[in-house]
Amino acid sequence: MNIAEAKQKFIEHWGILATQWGINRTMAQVHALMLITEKPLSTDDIMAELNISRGNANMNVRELMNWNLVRKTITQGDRKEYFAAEKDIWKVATYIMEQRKKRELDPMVKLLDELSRVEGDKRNTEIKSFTDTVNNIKKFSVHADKVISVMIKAEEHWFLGSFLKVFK
Amino acid sequence: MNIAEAKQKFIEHWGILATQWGINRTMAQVHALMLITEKPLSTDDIMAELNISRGNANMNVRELMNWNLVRKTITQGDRKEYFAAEKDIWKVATYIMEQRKKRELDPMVKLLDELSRVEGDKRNTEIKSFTDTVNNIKKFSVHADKVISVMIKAEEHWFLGSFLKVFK
DNA sequence: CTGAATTTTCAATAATTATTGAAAATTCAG
DNA sequence: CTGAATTTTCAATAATTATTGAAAATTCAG
Repeated sequence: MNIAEAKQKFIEHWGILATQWGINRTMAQVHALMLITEKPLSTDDIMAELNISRGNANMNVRELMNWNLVRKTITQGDRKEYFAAEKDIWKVATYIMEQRKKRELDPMVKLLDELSRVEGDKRNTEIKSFTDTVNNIKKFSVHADKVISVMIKAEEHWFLGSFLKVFK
Repeated sequence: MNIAEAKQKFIEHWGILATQWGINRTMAQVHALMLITEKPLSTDDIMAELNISRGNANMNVRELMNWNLVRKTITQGDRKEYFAAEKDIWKVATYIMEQRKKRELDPMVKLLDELSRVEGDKRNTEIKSFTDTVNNIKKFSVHADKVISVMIKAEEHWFLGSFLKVFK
């Protein structure tokens, strides 16, 4: 396997893996391409490399910027915008956790809060059982939220070093 | 909001959240229904509650069993099969981590292993840069894999207790 | 300012994924 | 065994999600 094939394979499989994580395949491929490309890329570069349309390239680059995974770079003497991915994999992981926490965990806690305020007699078995379940999931979620917040703050130290020792 | 509305809402929103995690919406709804239902349910019960076809109900129940989230229960004097969800939310989280690790993290490490064996002169900047990136991601993944393994073993203790103290 | 270069939007369409429901397979009471 | 009850499969179809590409909007050199 030569370098061109390897890059191709990385991009392709990264996209496949991403779909299992609920991430758009093309967005993951754009990200993969940028991770293994030294110099910043223009929309035209991305279109050419991945064989996708301008609209698609533009949309996914902007979405990657929303996730903080990609930044615009400035180039004087060129009207075109160029983009580069964050290369530090620990930061990448942190940014992804940050966004998913905000987009998924936060709304979940909000939902569970609402549901635990269900009306009715708390001595009723059905209601008791339901609120117990909801409260358990809520407790879990709030805890997970805290753990992730701490991980985000601690950045790359979050699982190097002391983490594993606790469990050994 | 009364109990029926609350249950309805829980099932509906759980399904929506699940799609963001790359999980089939109906599978998540079947799971949600079973989490808030005391007694085991038959395929017919699920069909009626969620307004889905027999094939769909059957497929998703079996998939939930593959994830260890749901078990068959035995009922004498009844030909029908009944199913019940694991109610302990810590176990649920552990089972999900276990499956996702196996289905997603393991293939990823395998891919990265292959890619790091790319042919060519290691003094070539392009090759060097590519293998560096791949190796960084691999190192991260292997580490994540270990952390998750330890968490799975430690079960509910994994984030109660000593975890947070490390970072405080 | 002007207008060419570039980016963004979004309706139409394509691709993918989920669902149905009937036929086939399996199970098990009698 | 038999055959009714039940479960499973899977081709056809529906629903959802992603992509295209041209038109509109924006940017900026001159």
